[in-house]
Amino acid sequence: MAKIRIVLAEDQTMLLNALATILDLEDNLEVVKSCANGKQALDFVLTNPEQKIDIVLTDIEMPDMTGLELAHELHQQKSASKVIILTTFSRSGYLRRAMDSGVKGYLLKDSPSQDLIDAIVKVHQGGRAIAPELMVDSWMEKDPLSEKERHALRLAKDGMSTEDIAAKLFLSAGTVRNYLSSAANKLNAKNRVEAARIAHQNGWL
Amino acid sequence: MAKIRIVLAEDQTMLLNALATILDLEDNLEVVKSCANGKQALDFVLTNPEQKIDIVLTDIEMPDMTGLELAHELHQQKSASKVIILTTFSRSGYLRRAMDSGVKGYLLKDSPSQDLIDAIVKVHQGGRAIAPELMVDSWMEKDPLSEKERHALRLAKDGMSTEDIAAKLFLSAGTVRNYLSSAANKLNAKNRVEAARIAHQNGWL
DNA sequence: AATTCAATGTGACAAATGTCATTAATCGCC
DNA sequence: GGCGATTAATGACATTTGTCACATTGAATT
Repeated sequence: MAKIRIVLAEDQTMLLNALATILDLEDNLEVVKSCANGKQALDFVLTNPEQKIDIVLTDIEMPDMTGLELAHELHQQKSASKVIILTTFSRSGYLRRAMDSGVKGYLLKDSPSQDLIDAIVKVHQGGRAIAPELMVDSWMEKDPLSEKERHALRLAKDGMSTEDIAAKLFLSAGTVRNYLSSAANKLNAKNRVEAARIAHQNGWL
Repeated sequence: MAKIRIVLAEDQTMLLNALATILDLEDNLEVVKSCANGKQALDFVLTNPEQKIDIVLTDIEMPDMTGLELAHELHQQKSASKVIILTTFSRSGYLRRAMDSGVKGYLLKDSPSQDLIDAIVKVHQGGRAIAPELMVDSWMEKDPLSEKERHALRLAKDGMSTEDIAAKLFLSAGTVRNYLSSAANKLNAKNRVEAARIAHQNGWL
C-alpha cells in the first residue's frame, strides 16, 4: 500500500527535524518535505500537484505565513491535501479559525507523539482529530473585537503610547483611546494592558 | 565503548518523545529517562547515583521546576552530570544564569537536531557548546533591576493596577509607583508596559 | 550615641489614560 | 433624495500613571 505523503511546516528547526525523523520511521508514512514556514509549504503543495500530498502538518505561529493562513489558502484553492494543525496554544480563537478553514486535525504539542501518528492516519482515512482538551472548555464565545480594536490592542500590548498608536494607524489619538476603551469594555478588562492579555490568550490578536 | 547516558527534561510531550527517539537512534547515545519538568529530573539524578547520568538535557521554562533551577541545584550538589540547556529563548539573562550554574551547553530549538547530537558528544568529552547566536549580541549588560522592581514589573505586565500590585506586595501605592518608575528609567522605557516587555525579553523576570 | 544607608512612604504636580456624550462624514440601500 | 449604520473625531471630565523632591523608619556601623 502507498505511504501517506506528508509535508511539514514548523519554524523550530529542532522539532521539525525530530518530527521528520520519527514520522519517517513509521512504515506507512513518508515525509516528502520539511518547511520552516507556511509560505514554503504552500508553494510546494500548489506548484507540485503531481506530488499528491495527502497531509500538511503545520504549526501556527511562524514567520512569513502562519499555519492558519496556510490552511486558509489551501482551502481557498480547493487543494486535496488535508491540514493538521500542531501547536502549543489551546486558544479558542485559533481553533475556530482553523475549523473555518476546513482543517481536519488540531493537536497540541503537549500530547505524546503517538497521538500525532494516530491522528495522521485517522485524518487520511477521512476522519477528524481534535485534541480533547479543546473540545472541553474553549469552544465558547467568539472574538468580539473589531479590526480597529484588534490593531490598536496589538500595538498597545508592547507598551506604545496612545499617540504612537494613533500615528501608526493614521487615526487621531482620541479615536484610538475610544477603540481601546471599548475593547477593554468588551473584554471586561480594567485597562488596555489587561485587555491585550485576554485577547492574546484567546487567540484574537 | 559505553554509551553516553542522558536524562531529558522537557514539558512539551511531543518534543520530549521526538527527542528521545532521535537521540536513541544514535548508537553512542542512550536516553535513560524522560521527564516532564525539572523536579522529576533532579529527583531521578540525585536518588539514582548508580545510574551515572552523563548528560542532563533540559528546557528552561517548565512547570514545577525550571531548567535553570535544575541546573543550579545539580551544581550545588556537586553532581557529576553535565547540564545542557535547550530552549526557544536567546535571552541574555538566561544565558548568564545558566553559566553561573555551571551549565556546559546552551542550544536553541531553532538549530538543527544534528547540532544537539554534536553538542552532547562535545560536552561529554569535557567541552562546551554554546549556540553562536548567543555569543554574538547578548552577552552584554546584566540585570539592572532590584528584587522589588522585578516583582512589581512582573505584576504590571499582566495589566494589574498600581493599587492591586501594592496590595499584593504589601507596599503602599506610592512606593510601587516609585519602583515602576525607576525600573522604566533603568530600562529606558517610556512606561511600565514597555519596561516589562524589555525585562521579559532579556530574561529578567 | 551618632552616623550612615537602604527601604519605604508621602505629597505635589504633570502627563497619559479611561469614559462618555455628541458631532461629522461616508457609504449602502430602499 | 432620505435613512440607518459605520467609522472617525472632539471635548470634557475623572482616574491612573509618571516624576521628583523630600520625609520616616529601622538596621548596621562606627
